Amino acid sequence: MDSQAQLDLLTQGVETLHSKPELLKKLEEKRPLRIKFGVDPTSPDIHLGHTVPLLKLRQFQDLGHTAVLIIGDFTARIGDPTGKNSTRPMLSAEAIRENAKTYEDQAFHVLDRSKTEVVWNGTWFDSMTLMDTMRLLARKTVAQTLQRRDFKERMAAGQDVMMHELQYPILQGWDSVMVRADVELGGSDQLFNLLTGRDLQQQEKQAPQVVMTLPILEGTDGVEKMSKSLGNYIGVTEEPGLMFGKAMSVSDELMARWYPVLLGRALDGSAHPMEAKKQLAGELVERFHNKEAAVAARAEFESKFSKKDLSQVELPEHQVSENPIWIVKLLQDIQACASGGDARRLIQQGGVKLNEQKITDVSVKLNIQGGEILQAGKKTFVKLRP
RNA sequence: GGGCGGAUUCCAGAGUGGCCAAAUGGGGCAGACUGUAAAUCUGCUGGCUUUGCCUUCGAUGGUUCGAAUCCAUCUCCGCCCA
Repeated sequence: MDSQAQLDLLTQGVETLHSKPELLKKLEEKRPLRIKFGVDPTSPDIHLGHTVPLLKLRQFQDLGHTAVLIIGDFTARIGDPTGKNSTRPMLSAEAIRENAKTYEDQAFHVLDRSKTEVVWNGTWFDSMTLMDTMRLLARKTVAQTLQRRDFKERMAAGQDVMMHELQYPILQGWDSVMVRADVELGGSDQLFNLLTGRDLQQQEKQAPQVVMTLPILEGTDGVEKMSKSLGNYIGVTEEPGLMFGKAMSVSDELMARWYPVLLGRALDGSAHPMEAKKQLAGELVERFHNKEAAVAARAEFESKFSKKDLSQVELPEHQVSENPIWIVKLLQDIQACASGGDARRLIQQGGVKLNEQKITDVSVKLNIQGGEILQAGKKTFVKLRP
């Protein structure tokens, strides 16, 4: 593919790019470029939001370029202040190692392993002396660092900004020097850190990296950014059925905004919203699992929720702990309800059905023959065994 | 170092001696409806052997017939001044 065509493809869905001419020039060198992407292994599971830059990285790989995945084992111990209104806790070395491993496994759902270099930044940071550190810190002024919006906002709000957090952008920038990055990708909240990398590279007489930021993905609630702690995420290792269902639960508006970011194309306005959403959900399942799983997840979703026909669906089985069993206990046993009160509530609100028959009596004891289907709420279905 | 303010149920945030398992909003769950686990409307949202009982309002101890509310000590947090 010629350079111009590559450029067009690579700049799709990108939020900011510094700069387009520089990227074109690098592409014209006709060599595999080194595309850096850094992650802090602070949270073990990756979700769709993380995959947005990973997908771009994959695009680069498919064009023959090399992904340089930086595992920020050192920087994770500091905690990137980005997007946080408070100081992050520092993590222990073991926790980081575990998280990093999980992260790698999950990232290769998207990345091409054969074209990926994985580098841990402890490799160069762990051995630095205080003197080395001071020299590094001497490269940026306080005023430059304080320009960053997070810092400014936090200080304006009278919140703490710890000294070590201030150094974070330099460390991330130094990674770029160490791996001789041609391009660095990141979420749009990473812009400052990425630009710091350019500065440092120039000081080191390297060609400055091209900086590319990608939009931050909104979570399933359509309000906050996708994050595990907010519970509005879709994890890349989630079961096909769950993944499909979560995608189906987003609002029509959010779906339209997700389309270009996740699928690389605009939503076709003439399509039926539900159909379009099933399409989206199916493609996501296919991406992180496979085609068959996507087809199955869709079929299952349709019979469960559209046709309400459970005969074709494979349901988890549950062996009752006693027989006959009190309905309230059973609901807790299958983890549909957190407590007895919760179970009573669900029953009273008409959310519990046995073989399509609504259960209204809170005190009923069920005699299980085997094969009965218990439905608790909209989403939980279980086949019972005596 | 000095001065002041705060800690309430998942979150935010009312409540300043009994009417408090604790307002309101958010979130979550459920029902109706539907085009879907969208949207909209309604209800529920500490635990239990549930017409009643038990445990909760930073921690501990105290005052009182009775405390989330008053007192003492402690822990943590925020703001202002240096």
